[in-house]
Amino acid sequence: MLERREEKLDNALDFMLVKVVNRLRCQVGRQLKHLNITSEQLVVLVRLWEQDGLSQKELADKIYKDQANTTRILDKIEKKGLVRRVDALNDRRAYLIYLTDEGKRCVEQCNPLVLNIKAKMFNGLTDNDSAALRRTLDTISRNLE
Amino acid sequence: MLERREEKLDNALDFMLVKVVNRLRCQVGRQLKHLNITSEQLVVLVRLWEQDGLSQKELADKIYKDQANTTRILDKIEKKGLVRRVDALNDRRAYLIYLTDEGKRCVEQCNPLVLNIKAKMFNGLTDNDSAALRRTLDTISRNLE
DNA sequence: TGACAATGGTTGCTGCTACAAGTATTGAAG
DNA sequence: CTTCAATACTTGTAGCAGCAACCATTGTCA
Repeated sequence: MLERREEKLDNALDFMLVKVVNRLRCQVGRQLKHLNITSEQLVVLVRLWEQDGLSQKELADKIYKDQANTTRILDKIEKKGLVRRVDALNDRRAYLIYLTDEGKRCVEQCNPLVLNIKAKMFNGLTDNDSAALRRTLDTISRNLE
Repeated sequence: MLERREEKLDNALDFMLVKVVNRLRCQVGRQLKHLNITSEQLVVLVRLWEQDGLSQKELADKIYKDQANTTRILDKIEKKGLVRRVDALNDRRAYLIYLTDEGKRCVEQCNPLVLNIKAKMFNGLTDNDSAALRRTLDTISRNLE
């Protein structure tokens, strides 16, 4: 069974979702560029800012990336001095990841920019709209788990 | 001004959006893998299925990708024989892109798989929810334009 | 007509993604 | 204690993303 041709890609909810996220990534990326950091790297920093000393595995789970990608992002932000890998005491396979002072400073510098974009992004939406969006995204997220 | 730490990344609407789209891409990718095509390539095909004979520039605009990426995706699906580049008559710089018969067949094969995922994805949502989501995404999309 | 900006397309670079295969360490089971 | 599966991390490959630089062609304007 085919979709009717008249139901254009533009009106497909899934395509709209992808479009919105692309635009968001793009805007955030541009804002962060002159701070020499990417949105994905910032996600890692913010997670660590919420909670330090996670293993790479735990961190990967919390940012919904696989370990391989987490490794590579950590390589980059470690090289920039934003993050420190510390050997885990009771498991010689694992590292614990800590934000450096510079990493904390970076999060604090990025935060207003990100808040700016969020404000712009949700401009014109009521609290009801946000709540509905949250519920719907939660449902979809679980459906795709 | 910082966000309060208690407002976790997980509850941020923007992060939820990104998470949902990642999962969607992942699921679609897995479904399409054995058809030897990616979700991004399929987007191009579906657009052309809706309307043939676009230039690369027009096509790029319609799928919200830049020309560079469109070029490269076209390279791949042209090599697979799903698409044809035809010299534009009145502009020797431009190509017009056409679906081949195999390209059409590919879209028709992919369609049920995609519909399946969509059904799963939106399972449990009412028509009202979908309408609200559509309106909200539209607003956000325009806000980020 | 001749100069030059704008346009359509391509290529190079860096970063992120999934997936699969690899290493070292841990832990459990015989 | 030895074997072997599971775990934590790394590396390789291929695809897609934005951005900037490039070429050829077109269109404009003096």
